[in-house]
Amino acid sequence: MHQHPAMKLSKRFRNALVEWYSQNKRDLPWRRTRSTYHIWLSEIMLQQTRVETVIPYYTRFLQRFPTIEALAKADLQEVLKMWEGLGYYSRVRNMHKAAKIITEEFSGRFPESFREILDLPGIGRYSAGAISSIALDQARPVLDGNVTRVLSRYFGIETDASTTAGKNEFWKLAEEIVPVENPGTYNQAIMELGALVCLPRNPNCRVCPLSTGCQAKRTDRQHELPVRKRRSASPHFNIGAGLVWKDDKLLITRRNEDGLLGGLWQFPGGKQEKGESILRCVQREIEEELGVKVLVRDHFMTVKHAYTHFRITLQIFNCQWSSGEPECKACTDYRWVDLEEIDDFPFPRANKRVVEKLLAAGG
DNA sequence: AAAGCGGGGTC
DNA sequence: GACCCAGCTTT
Repeated sequence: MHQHPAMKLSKRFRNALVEWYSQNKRDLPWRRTRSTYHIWLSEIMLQQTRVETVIPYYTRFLQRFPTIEALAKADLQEVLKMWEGLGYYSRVRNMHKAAKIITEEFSGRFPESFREILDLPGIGRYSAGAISSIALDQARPVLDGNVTRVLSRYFGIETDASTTAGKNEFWKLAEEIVPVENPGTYNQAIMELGALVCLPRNPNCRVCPLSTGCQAKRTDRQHELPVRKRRSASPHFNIGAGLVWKDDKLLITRRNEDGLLGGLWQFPGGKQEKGESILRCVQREIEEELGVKVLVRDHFMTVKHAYTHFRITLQIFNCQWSSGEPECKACTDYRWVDLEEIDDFPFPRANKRVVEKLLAAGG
């Protein structure tokens, strides 16, 4: 039987990878299951997130929501609490939506058709490919940061991987290489190599099973690949926020469900304007957000925090409620809470630091 | 096609 | 600081 040269090439590529993988793969919780639910969860958590970060979240999440139905029935608030600190919260909002869809439209069984998987909210081309191949043994490719790096180096591809055209080129290549037999093992193998050996900064080519055929290694261009357009510098904002006290109760507000940190809780506040003092900023923002007048007292703490596209310095002040019943003008909900119950609410990382200090001081 | 969306590790 | 990470959705 005649074989196309490219096929032979990719066969050697795959065999070397899979052989290396069988000897070097990490023992990860989601590698001990074929459950579509468990693998789905792991793939969503692993989006733009490191394995070591994910593991404790993964375990806790499954303890609390052992089935898709349990997830579907839970309150979004509690689901967000299990995701607190993991970031990219639309991931779990979408999972929650998808769990409801699966419960209602698929009788609680995770769909097995690629199209139906891809149509679930929060599942794109990568995740659909990963779930289909790993859990369902379907020959679908995956393309993530690891795969892009390995392919660009091995085949010496200089196309900008951050553009749509570049991504399409890599997807096409990934599609051509993914095998019919054990596609899930192959997909995990190439990602594992990217995570453990073919590293962004210091690739460990000495132990790489692909080094003999690697184009980048041959031309000593490992550090130049993959090519990506660099991001512009992120701006900085000063944020003022208040611990608004009324007796022993503290005022917290809930962010809109769409957008940044959607559905999470926070201490009311906002961006400092040009020429405005930080004290005035806190007072103004609280009035604008809730229609509440406060007396701004002493500085409580400062938190510096970096997001993907900007950085903030968050200054927190103790405030005394002065007048006005809160009404949400720039938020979805509000609560007066005491310190015993505050930790039941999901907070973004920067605000969580404030909660931690409050509880440390109170306890 | 580009921008928005977290948080943590690394150099 | 900038870059990267088992990406998806919206505009």
